[in-house]
Amino acid sequence: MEPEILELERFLPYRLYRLADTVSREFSKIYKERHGLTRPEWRTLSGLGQRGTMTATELGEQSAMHKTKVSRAVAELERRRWLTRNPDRNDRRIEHLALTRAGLAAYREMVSLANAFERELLARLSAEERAAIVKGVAALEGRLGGAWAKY
Amino acid sequence: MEPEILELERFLPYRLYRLADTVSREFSKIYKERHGLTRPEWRTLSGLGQRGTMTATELGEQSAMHKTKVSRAVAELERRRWLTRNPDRNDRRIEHLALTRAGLAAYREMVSLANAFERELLARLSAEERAAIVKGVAALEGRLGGAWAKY
DNA sequence: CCAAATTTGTTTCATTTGTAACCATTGAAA
DNA sequence: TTTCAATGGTTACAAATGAAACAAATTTGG
Repeated sequence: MEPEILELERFLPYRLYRLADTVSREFSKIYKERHGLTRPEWRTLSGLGQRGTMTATELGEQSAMHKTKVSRAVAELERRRWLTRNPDRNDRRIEHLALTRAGLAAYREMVSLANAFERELLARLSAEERAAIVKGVAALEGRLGGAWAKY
Repeated sequence: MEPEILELERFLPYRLYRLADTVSREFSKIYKERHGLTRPEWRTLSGLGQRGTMTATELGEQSAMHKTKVSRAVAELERRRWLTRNPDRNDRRIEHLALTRAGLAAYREMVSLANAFERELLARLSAEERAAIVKGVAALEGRLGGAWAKY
């Protein structure tokens, strides 16, 4: 028999969203205050720093961003001279994106801030709680995979 | 010693955000297709259905929404005649919001769809995985609480 | 009692977002 | 080949968002 009401505070989609939103806003203060980056710009910086070189489509796949977000973030980082576009030899639709020296410097700085942020976040939890969140998130990711190339 | 790179796919803030975003988008299809609701409108409907009556400020606290979102969602639900505003006897700044019969009907329908959605989401996980996600989310919520009345 | 500060909620404006249309190029089919 | 569909990426437009200014009512502190 169906319950008549729904407790928003116990509804997993809501709880997940609120949690992610809070954590993400907290973290965004760091790259916003330090470098004036938006979230798509941070993800672009992060993706290229990690992988070295990617096309816009690959960036979108890696960081779960809509292609218009990628396009705009890339344009802005290029304007800052934090990345360069290199043509593909065989396919002129494609550009290989890579960080410049300045982009890489910003990336390295952000990496240590990001790691510190995550460490401090997890430090608030007990060992079992840390294990639980990681296991639970991984499990859901596994069952949703594929859903997030779409958008 | 600090790692030089950061793997976005393992970075908890990113993973949480992507997961929540995917789940939320999936769920939003339901209220969007069924009733043409936005997320703030859904949360408003849900909050009032659950609690019966609330002021705009209380709604914002319960559902973690910015006051401008609340204001707009309430205006739209009022336009649909899904809720009514009732003046407060002692404080004329306040209005007590409540669902109309039509609003309540929509709410009841949404409750069963929401419950089904959550059930199906959790059904993809093993019992331990379900326990893990719930425990992990609750733990983080507990350590972040208070952070989300702000915005 | 009165002025200043606070609270509640709305509105304005600039920014961010996403859908859809678009251009250029490439690949596939005839 | 020549066409037609698919792909990579940008742009234009409309909708959603949030910060800040605002009006109205209430509370607080002389």
